[in-house]
Amino acid sequence: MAENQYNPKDIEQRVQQYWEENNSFQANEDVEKEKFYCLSMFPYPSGRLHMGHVRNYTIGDVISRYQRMQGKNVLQPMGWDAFGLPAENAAINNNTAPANWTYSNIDYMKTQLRSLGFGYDWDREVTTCKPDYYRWEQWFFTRLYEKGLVYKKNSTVNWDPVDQTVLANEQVIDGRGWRSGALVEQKEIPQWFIKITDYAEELLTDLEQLEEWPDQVRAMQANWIGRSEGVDITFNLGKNGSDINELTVYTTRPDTFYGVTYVAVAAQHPLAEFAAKTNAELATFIDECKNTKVAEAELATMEKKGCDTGIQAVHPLTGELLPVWVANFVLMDYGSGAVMAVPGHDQRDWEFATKYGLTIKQVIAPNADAKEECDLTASAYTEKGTLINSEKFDGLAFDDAFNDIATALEEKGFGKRKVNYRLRDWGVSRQRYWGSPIPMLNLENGESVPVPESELPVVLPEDVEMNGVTSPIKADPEWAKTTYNGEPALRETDTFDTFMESSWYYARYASATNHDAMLDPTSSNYWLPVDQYIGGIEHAILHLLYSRFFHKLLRDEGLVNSDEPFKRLLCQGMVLADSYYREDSAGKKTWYSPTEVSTEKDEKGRIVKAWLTADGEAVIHGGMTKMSKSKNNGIDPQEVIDLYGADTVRLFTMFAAPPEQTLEWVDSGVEGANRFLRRIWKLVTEHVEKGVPVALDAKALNKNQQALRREVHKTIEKVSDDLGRRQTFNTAIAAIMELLNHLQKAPQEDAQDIAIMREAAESLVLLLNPITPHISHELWKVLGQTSDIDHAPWPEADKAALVEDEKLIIVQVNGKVRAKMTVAADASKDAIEEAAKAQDNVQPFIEGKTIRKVIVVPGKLVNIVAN
RNA sequence: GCCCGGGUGGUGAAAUUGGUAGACACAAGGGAUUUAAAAUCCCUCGUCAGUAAUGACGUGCCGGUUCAAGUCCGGCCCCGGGCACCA
Repeated sequence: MAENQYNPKDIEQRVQQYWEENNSFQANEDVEKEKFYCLSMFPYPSGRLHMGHVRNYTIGDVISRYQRMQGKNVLQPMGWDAFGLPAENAAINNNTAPANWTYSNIDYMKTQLRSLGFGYDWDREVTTCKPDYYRWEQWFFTRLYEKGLVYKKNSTVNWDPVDQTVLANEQVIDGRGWRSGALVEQKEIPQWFIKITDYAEELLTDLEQLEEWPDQVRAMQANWIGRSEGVDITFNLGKNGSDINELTVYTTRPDTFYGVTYVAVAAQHPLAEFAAKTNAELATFIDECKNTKVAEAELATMEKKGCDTGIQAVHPLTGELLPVWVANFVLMDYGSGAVMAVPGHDQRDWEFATKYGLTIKQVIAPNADAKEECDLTASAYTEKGTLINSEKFDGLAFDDAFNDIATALEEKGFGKRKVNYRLRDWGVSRQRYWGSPIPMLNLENGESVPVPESELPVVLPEDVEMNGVTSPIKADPEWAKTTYNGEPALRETDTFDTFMESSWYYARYASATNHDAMLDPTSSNYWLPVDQYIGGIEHAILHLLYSRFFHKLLRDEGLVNSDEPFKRLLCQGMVLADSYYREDSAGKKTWYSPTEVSTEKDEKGRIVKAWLTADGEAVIHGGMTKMSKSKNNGIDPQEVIDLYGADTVRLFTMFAAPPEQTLEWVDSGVEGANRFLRRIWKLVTEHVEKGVPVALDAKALNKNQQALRREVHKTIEKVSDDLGRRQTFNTAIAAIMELLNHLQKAPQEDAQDIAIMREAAESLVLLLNPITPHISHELWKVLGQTSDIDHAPWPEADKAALVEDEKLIIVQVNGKVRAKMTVAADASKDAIEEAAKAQDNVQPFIEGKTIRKVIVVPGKLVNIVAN
């Protein structure tokens, strides 16, 4: 039955068929068995799989198969994050409906996933754009509303004044709408929010529980939540004619309070708008402030500008009058929309004050003795230090100054200590079509109420025409019309942020076929939490934070019984590829796929010349960037699969780089992975031709045979550790390759040689099974095994075979390697030291010198320090 | 700008807890086999010097700690990810 040639196409088709016929990956609750829930982030059905998907899902499949061989009851599901902006764009471009486009993409991508041999339980497939999924999300949102966790408030969006539509940040290019080219404006519209800030403290402290998450991700989340301790301070305003007579600001540096020389408010602040009525210059400035995109990076990097309102605020402790400015870097959506400014001790305030000639006052000195002035003409002094020029608080250090000033403010009724979070509530309203309708009704009296449970789900019509500007459910006046308690009412036409769907899908898999409830607690409690979650590092903050939040919401609703959704997290690095573009006279970039581009490289491998293969004209190399639609630099895995087979693609993807690291996709190397599989095939099939071996007799082996067998068991030990604990799949594969190199050179003369080879071949096939399951499945049968390799027990290293009686020791003189020697494994420190000194190449380096010290690291190294 | 990563041969990388820098591959060069090619097998492969043994140098840059630093500390440069409406 063994063929001589490795024929992946044939094998892979056959093995995949076997899995399907046997429902090999169907997961059922079994309380007798330890469960393992392995989840990869589900894809957005963009059309075809890209390399990032292949990398992500191969990692997940390797871990799943490894855990199954550890005897666990493994659940590995798959689904589709199917709502989103690209479907609307594709629908417009291709003259179809977003639903059509999405469903046909899903069909195609599902075929691709199957052809890669991923072991999913397809019975649990989840598609977020289907009503049987989003209906539960709508239901849950109405539950949150009842609990007071949902509210409506005005919030800023990017507004395209020509198309009269809200734009996503992605749709704003250099401050202009991507279709109309109009200057984008900020606009305030009412939107729905979920109170994630109510859970800020828990989301922060529970990070400590997540011991199997990368520290990097925990740090990013902690910084994002941004807990700080400070004081809310109220400034009274002088008579200004408006009905606003005070401003509240938050500061984490009350110690600098005597250094406040002005107060700044956001451009959209009511006080600013009031002052602008009688101040043309200010009105113009406020207008200008509207022409920025709603993004933090934008705010932080733009030129800091401001304008005086002419209104003054009273310093609560000194009574001094301070000017109130409007500043473009103050956010209306965050905090109170006002900040106090201490230009002497805050760099941004310093720059602003310097620019506009505002007072800069020093109130902090580096230490108590030297009350020397810092040079505040060059920059602000931002360190914590000792107070000066602060009346009775002079001489205090940070902690005391913080406390005493906070207390003084509290006693006078101008301040309140407050724990603040950088985290803002989650705005879930989107003004786009292709998303789950928000299940709220707007009544004629202006009130909003949730859609009654009996009327859920609010179904999104799928058979629509896209005009490219307005959402079809907004364009159709009939769609929104309904009644509530017999009174006319209008449905909310905004849809949910797609992060809503991806925040709980992991839980739905456990109850995917249940049509009576969002989650069945019995199933949830068996499968959850997810034991291993795998996905891109780009999701390290938002998606993971929202999911953690949602899990706590589900817990508080009694639907799950754990605090955190994902026990262990692996963040795979990006897959990068070269990007190429041309720029037209208007500066518009057109991106070309790397597959359409030819390049010339210098001897260092740098691209020196690039041109479009089709027309021979030059293109600009945009560097290695994340594979993305927008840069058109995705590499289609399908071609590689067709050429070499799924096992080769899986092997190469796992071998090319460690999982957390960015992977620069270069086509070379795939051939090598295929060559390795052909060598394995040859080794096993040729070995089998030698017939059934005798039983292995470990005690009868000669030295070389023992050494070879030690390699086999060392490899088992290393691969197990690499796949299980370290998750460094690249080094696991390197170890297997190393073993193959040894085995190919091993003699096949006596019966024990062949017995060792049999043990080695079986081990190799088992070790490779998680990574290359098709060839392993086939070779397992070639080796005469009748069991199903997918459930075969993982090989265990024989401790006795690992014992070495000799060790290689490195000999250094003054930290430089001078010799290598072999000593008995049980040699004493003294014996090792003596042997080291006696080495031929060591003598010349210690001759005539005094030995100051000898460091012996047993089993490893000797360092002789001499001068 | 802020937060988080990364930088090691021609290339992808390895070095797990401070202990041999470059495992395992790719590419390249040389050779065997072949009518020829593919495939396969063998050899060389960080830089410089040397036939070699070996020596000096070498992990983005500058400095430090240590018997010993790719790994730890301080300062810098460059690249990537995220920044709340891309997913």
